[in-house]
Amino acid sequence: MPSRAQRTHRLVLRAAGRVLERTGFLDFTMAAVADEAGVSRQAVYDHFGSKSDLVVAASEHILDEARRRHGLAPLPAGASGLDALDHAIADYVRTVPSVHGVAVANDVARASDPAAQAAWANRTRVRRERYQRVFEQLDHDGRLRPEWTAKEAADLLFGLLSARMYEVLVIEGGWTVERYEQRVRRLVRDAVLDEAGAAVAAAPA
Amino acid sequence: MPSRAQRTHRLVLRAAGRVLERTGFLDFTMAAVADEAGVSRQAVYDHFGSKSDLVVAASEHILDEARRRHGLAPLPAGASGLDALDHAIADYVRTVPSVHGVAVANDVARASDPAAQAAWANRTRVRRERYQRVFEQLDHDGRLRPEWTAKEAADLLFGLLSARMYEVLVIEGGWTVERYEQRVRRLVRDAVLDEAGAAVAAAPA
DNA sequence: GCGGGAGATTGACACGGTGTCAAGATAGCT
DNA sequence: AGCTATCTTGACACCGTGTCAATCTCCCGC
Repeated sequence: MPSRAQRTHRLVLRAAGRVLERTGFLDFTMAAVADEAGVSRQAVYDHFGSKSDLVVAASEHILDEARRRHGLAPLPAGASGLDALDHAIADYVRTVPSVHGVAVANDVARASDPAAQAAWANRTRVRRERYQRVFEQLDHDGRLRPEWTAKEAADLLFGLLSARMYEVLVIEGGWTVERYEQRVRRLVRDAVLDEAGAAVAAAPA
Repeated sequence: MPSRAQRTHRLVLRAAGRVLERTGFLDFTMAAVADEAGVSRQAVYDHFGSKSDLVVAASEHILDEARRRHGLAPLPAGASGLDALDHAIADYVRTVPSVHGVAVANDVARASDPAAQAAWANRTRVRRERYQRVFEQLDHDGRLRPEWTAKEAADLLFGLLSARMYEVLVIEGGWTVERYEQRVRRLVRDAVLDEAGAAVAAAPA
């Protein structure tokens, strides 16, 4: 059973998440969070030293929650590189909508606070490296175009799967998430992969 | 000859630009700008009603300056749709590096202020529409793939030519701007255009 | 069941930034 | 010189962050 401190900690964290989602970074104040949590402002400071610390922690929390909720089946064992690519894209697209607000808030926090910047850099590095491994596998399978390195391909995918891109295409552009997903898949495949199938089909003719 | 008011106006504007570029949105305070301009804080408020107004105005100013400095020749009269596309990409890529800091500051301002949001929406709408017209011309030339509308193509290009993408690929990813430009060109062409050349070449065979 | 200590509350404070105001100094034009 | 637009000065209210100390309350072990 959780101690009192643990309970308060979670209470504040969840409240912070709600405030962050509701008001954006804009009106995310320590007082608002304290209020939402039904706790004193000081208690918030006791558990999270500063506003940026809280934003970072809350973001992490919400991202974890979202990933758990939409929990994609972990990639099956014998999956091909192509499967891994589709899986990575699907995983992202599935969770963006529910975490987009938080991602934007984080972007702002990152621009105005070194600590948030560092935490953010950590999290994104992990994602970039995951993407890179996918393309390394594809390279190993001989499917990566010679003019692309796995890292560059990962950069591209990472950029395509960013909060900003989601905003431009889905929110502002009015694309459905399905179309977004499908086109990112197409785009990346066409750009960085040799079309093994097409090549085989073309050869006999 | 400029009146006193006009002179002060420009003085503040230029100072704001320098502060914005030097310190980012982070330490961009009215006091700092006033200081930099050698003018009283009140004078700043006299000319620009609020901080966000000033950020918006300064950004606009810097963007104009950059565009003038790197002034690309306006698109020749008889240019094809493809020329127009390349021109749009080149124009953006040529100016990003020098205005990226400002763009980021603007993103932050936009997230934390409705007024800045509105001004920003205006400016981007213009760019998106310009891109759309390029693809409409290409569509008219019968070069747009049937599964893409001109607007969707413009959305994609706009996303590819965003501050965030530049950050991911060039700043963080280490791509040269030339590579960035070349690959955006390739990506967009391959994704949304019929390859007229290939089709013509294939038909006789 | 009761003392003690961890943890929460309360209210005060300093600090810095925004935005506003009014009174006075200063410039530039006629 | 005199008049007006413009700029300066210094004060103020307001709000958010972060800190502090005194006080209260829950709950754990004895």
